[in-house]
Amino acid sequence: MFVRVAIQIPSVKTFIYAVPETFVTAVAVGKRVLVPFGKRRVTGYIVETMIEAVCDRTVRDILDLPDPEPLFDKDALAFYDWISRYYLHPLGKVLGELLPGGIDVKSDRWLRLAEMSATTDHRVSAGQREILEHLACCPEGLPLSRLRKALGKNAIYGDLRLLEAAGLVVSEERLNRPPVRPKKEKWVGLTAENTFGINLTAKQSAMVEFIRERGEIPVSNLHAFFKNSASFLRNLKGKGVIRLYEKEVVRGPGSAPEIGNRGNGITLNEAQTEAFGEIRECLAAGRFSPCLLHGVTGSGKTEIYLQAIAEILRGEGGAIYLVPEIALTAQLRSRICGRFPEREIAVLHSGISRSARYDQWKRIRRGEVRVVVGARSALFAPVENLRLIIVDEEHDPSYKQDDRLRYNARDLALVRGRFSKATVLLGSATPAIQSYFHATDGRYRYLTLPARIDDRPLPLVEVVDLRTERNEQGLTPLLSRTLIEAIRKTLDSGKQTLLFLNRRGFHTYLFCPDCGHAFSCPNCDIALTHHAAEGVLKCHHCDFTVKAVDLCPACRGNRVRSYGAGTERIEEETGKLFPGARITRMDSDTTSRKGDSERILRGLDRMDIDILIGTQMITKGHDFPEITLVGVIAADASLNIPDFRAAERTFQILTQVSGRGGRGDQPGRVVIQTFNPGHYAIRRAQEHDYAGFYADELPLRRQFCYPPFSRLIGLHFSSLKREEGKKAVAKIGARARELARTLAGGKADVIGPAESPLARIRGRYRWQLLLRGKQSGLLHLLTQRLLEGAGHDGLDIQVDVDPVNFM
DNA sequence: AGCACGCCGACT
DNA sequence: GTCGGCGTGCTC
Repeated sequence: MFVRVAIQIPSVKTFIYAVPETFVTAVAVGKRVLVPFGKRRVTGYIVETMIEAVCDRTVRDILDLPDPEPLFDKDALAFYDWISRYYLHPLGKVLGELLPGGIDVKSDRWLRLAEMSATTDHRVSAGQREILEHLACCPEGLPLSRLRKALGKNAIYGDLRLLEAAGLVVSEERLNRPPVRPKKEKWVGLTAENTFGINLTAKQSAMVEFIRERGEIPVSNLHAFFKNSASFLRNLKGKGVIRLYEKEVVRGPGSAPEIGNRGNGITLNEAQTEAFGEIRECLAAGRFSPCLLHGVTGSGKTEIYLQAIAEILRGEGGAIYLVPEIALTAQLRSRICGRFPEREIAVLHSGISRSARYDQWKRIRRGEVRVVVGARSALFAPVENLRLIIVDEEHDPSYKQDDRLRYNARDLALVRGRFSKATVLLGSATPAIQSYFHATDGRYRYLTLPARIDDRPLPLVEVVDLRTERNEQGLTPLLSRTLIEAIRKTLDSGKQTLLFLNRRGFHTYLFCPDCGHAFSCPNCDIALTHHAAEGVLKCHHCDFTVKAVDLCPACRGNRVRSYGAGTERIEEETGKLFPGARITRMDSDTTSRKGDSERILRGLDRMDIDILIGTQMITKGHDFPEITLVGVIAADASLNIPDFRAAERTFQILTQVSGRGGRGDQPGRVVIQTFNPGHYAIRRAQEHDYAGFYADELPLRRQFCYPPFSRLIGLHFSSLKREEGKKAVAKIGARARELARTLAGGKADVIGPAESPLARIRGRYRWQLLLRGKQSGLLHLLTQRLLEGAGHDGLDIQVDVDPVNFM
């Protein structure tokens, strides 16, 4: 018997191994195997079992089979394989990325001194002596990696070989323990119905009674009630009254916080009822049914999701509910757990520990939970008989993973839905252009919630033209008179204000008004952000930090000052204008630790905050009825990023942030400051007019042949050497054009290559190139051919299918 | 990804 | 001349 094994290496190859007699009954697709691989031993995943080997070379035996149950089944494998081919990412790496991390066993080379090494009459070099001295300190030996680190970057392989040949050093393979193992807990139970005829002391009897009352319990529960319980248990066990055993503990994500949990009425309004009716139809049909649920902010989409989940829980099968990011999961969990029994729900997101994630995975795999809630990676949870996938805020760019496997969970939800014959519910107030396009061409069922709950009005949006706005010094102010006046009114009426800053491409920087000198990061070629509180300039890509200076290094001028607006600047400015107000900032600086954002949101909920200032993260669907004013400091910021979706992103951000206002019974007010009041993205957002925005945007997409009228594959290049890299990239660009002509016959074209907007990150120069075409298969073929010929000269190439981020 | 093999510059 | 740099190629 033989198995085909996928191994986590950057190669599309799979490897065939022979199965010794002892493992034949246990091998199965989806189990991990320990295999010899070159000189090491590694863990791979079985992707096929076969009777005959279709391989003429020497086939080695598998060494171990650690899993009692497979981690995935054949259907899941088909999905993983689809992902591997679509995103041009090796299957072994896909599995390594998507299966719960940290359960792999790897082997390391360990070194130790040979027993007889006391005889030092060998002539050894200084380098060799250094190795021997290091090893002498550790009789147990050292892993090669640690030895290499301890010695710096010395070339040790040569010296090691000589030392081994001389018999002074022994090298051997040792398996690492997997970093995550099931957590065990000691439990105690009674072995006999009664204790007649067994001599027990009074205290022993008391303990037996205690256990009998509660049934089986964890030993740790006894410590609180009985002193010295360990020795009691030993005695009782000796008398055969109790049994001690180990039970696996399921690590959960911790208790759910109570934030913004004012559940809406459970009765659906007319539009909700109609949409939900269609969803029920889809669920009943048991076919792949993609739906776009388009509902304005505050129209009650979440209630529909919850009722759809309830529908699943009443019957058979499972559901996955995806939300954009952590800040939202906490709030959502409190809402979900208030509705469904906690044991029915598993929560998966990057904020929970690896071990908890591994335990949750097993709970789901065993069928103990049927509903999974989480950020993008939750899509891969091994839910049996998956009938419903919900993608909330489906337009959100955080569904796209931008490193390693560059997948988009929104797109893959549709793929998984097709594999599982499930209903896929994409929900948004501002659908991605692409999703709305598919709803209009009939690929998705279109469900709409046109009005807010209880017909609350949408907030009134005012646009302030910053071009004509001047303060006493004749400069453009951070906060316009209109916005200041609005904040004052809101404070006076005891309501809350949200000030939103689109930080992207818009941050505080230090500059010299005399000569124009600005401070930028020596590694990343981007402006350094001024952190006034710490008195430093910081690079937000490589964390380079330098003290802020008063003198301009270029012209020795002494008027260097801070310019632009960061959340800190706005906090300072707002504090000066409204000295009595309670102001809090919510951005990546104030939410770096776990629980920070929850604490801030709780403060908002309890009315401990009058004004909340924040970046993108405050636009995500939090529901706070006392927020009646939303101020957008600079709407233009996101219009000026080098991205064909800039207008779409701006419209979405403005609409989402406006939707934060007026969720209670008070009407909301929104003030948008901009240098570009005539832009369609801003105007349509002001009018709450999605259809109008779509009608403006779509012709532009068609004209410039961008998605949804084409498909894109991006290639990201980076190199330590600027000139060599540039040349190599140019060569690939030329070859890409050549292939587009010959292979694709002009049905694909090439954009670039060009320097990336962030031209240097962590010391690497960066370029990008886009392949564009109408047929995705052709683009894939072109990309594969292009990479075959790319003999890397220190050039790192990454493939990005359906790219989202162009920075 | 590791790890080994193989071909060019600065030292004994 | 050699030692050791890291470019290229393979692992069932």
